[in-house]
Amino acid sequence: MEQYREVLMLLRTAGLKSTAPRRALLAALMRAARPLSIANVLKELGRASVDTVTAYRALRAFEKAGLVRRVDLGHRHAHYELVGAQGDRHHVVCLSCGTTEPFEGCDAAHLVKEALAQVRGFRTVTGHSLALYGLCNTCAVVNK
Amino acid sequence: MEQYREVLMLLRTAGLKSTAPRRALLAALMRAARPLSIANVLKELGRASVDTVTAYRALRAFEKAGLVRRVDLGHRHAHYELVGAQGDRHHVVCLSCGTTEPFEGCDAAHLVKEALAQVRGFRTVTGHSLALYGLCNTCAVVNK
DNA sequence: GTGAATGCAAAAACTTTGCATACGC
DNA sequence: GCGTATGCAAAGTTTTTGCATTCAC
Repeated sequence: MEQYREVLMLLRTAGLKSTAPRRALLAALMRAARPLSIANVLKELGRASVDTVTAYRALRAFEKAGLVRRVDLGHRHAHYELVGAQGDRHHVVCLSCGTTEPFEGCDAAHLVKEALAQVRGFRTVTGHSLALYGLCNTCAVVNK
Repeated sequence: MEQYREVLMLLRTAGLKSTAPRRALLAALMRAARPLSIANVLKELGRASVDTVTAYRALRAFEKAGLVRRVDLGHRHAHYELVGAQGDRHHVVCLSCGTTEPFEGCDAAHLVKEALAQVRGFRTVTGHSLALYGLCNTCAVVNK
């Protein structure tokens, strides 16, 4: 149990209770290092089975605490990924097979400035989401 | 019926059959000039009632034909907006009341270039989605 | 001990599928 | 007339809610 301390630390720092399901969920996200759907998180747990409802509630709590980030990949369900040391992280999504790959640097500050100059009803922007869609190299070949 | 000709033209150009439900759906999106959820589209129809299933199928067909665009506003259901003459259009979304306001110009070309330089598994990017989240001026006041 | 987290059951919300009928081209 | 679009019913997914029990602090 090497991850144990790391995961526990994360929860402590975020001011969240450390429970077995939460530790398992966080550990799974940590191992994955890419956005996982709730269903996938549960699948990645292995022996430590966690109720679906608990996963929904825990991930929402994590999100509110800033531990994880909800990313929208254009599928019709949420994906979550750990918020790491890295800055803004976004994804390229394959429209054919769903594969994703992360990239960084979207110049959010500039984007927000630009947007706020155009809209009248907003002055506060606290977050953003971005995804690029295309074909991964494998699917690009298959689809000729 | 002034919109009739305009809507019909859109459908013709897209190579889609012109039917009453489709014309009504398109007209609603046109009047709204902002992203609508399926439920909202149906509500906006007025007397011309359309079955939910038909709306789903029609909007998907419109999307494939490039007439409308699916936008992700972080709610847990899809929103659609008409693809107009304008270029890339994105939205600022209020996290409190859900109000949205559009803005343009996200320098997609630059973004894509940046991303492709970082990922190994992709060479083709065909689209993207972007949303900014914050508090609209009204909610910013209420939330003190 | 106390309040929050969990799990189960059930429901709500959103979306898709199958099939017979109606309608645009 | 042919083939697609529609509407209804039904089912499939994803997410939320209620409540009694368990557990972290």
